[in-house]
Amino acid sequence: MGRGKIPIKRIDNVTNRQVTFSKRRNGLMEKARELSILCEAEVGLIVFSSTGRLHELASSSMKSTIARYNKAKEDAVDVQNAASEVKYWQKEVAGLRQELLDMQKNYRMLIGEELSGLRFGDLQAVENQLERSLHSIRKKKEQIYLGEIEDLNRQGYSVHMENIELQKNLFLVNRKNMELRKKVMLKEKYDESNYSNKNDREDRGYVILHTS
Amino acid sequence: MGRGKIPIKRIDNVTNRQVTFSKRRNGLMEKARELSILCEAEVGLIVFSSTGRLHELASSSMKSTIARYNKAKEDAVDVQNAASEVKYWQKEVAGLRQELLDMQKNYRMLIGEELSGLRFGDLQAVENQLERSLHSIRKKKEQIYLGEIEDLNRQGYSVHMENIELQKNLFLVNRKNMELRKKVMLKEKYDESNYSNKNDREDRGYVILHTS
DNA sequence: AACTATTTATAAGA
DNA sequence: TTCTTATAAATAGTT
Repeated sequence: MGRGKIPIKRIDNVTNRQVTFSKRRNGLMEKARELSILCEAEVGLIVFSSTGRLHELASSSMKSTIARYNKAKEDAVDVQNAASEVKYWQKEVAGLRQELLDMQKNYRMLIGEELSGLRFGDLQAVENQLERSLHSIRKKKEQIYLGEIEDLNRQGYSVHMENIELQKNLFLVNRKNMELRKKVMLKEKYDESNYSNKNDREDRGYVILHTS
Repeated sequence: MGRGKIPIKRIDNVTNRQVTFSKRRNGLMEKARELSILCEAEVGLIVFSSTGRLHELASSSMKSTIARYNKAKEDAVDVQNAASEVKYWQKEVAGLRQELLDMQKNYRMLIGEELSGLRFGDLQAVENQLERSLHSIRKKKEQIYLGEIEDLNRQGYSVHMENIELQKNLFLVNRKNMELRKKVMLKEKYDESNYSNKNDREDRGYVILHTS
């Protein structure tokens, strides 16, 4: 129910998962509350989020509901004695150990260890998985790279603008320079024609501009 | 939701109440199951009907969920408190659960899920791992990206050098400018003292340089 | 946090 | 009961 249907499997996107958790947890608790009221049921609901936060709802009190639950279970199967409890936890440990071993085996396969004993098809599957993995990692990395390039472009632009400004100044100063030289020449001419004064004639060189 | 809306209060009609209980209990349990799967939550749900029948749902096991609940509540005073052996195994289970979660996280990272939150260095490490595993020729695109960044850096450098060259020229032209102005002034002084010639006096402004 | 287009749950009827 | 169906409610994707 929503804009689209989603399959009932772990939501990969973390943000999405958290938002959905929040929404559905509220919905679930509301439903539990309604059930207890509408039908006079005793309801106890415990939810641990994937981040480990506890949320609970109890129509009466969680403690008494759990007590009633334990009693009901006790009546059903006499399982609560110490020995069987230890057995229970031992079984739990054994199960988890097995799960962990399987997981480790998968992991090693994926990082290229323990490939012996695999058939061609299995190897192909592992290879495909690795390729998919690389794809998503590259995409992520590409995003970071693109950001970096954008930064450099921005920097380059500001140096370019400074450059243009300098060229402008250079042009202005150069023009001033020309005007002054003209003035100097005119005066020299005037001086020459009137007094044949031959002083200060050397310093008329001008700078050749490098503007690329 | 239904043919009509009903107020959230005890349903008086017994038959009706039982039917509704049955329907809504199923719905609630389904929702609880979905939440646990979609959001990787640990869910425990206990429901006693008004006739005293027990219904339960637990994503892992009710016992461990209640244990976790008690621990979270720090209500460690319980039946669970009995033997230290039980405690030992519980600790073992908690440790293994954590190990399994870490392993799963690593695994997901390696298969390209849950990359958000990783820094560049982490991604590089994962990618290197994948590359070693796969021996693939993936470097091409990366090199193109790196080349692009290097190009930009090089371009930035050459523009920078050009900038320096322009500043140098500017300095030279400016110096020439000063010298010429000095010369003009000297001549004017000379002219003044000899002829009181007041012409061409206006154009003595100079350019203020912007060199940032 | 709101908004809505859809999907889902369910109240009443068969 | 269980199935059907009209309607209410929940919620996925979007802003």
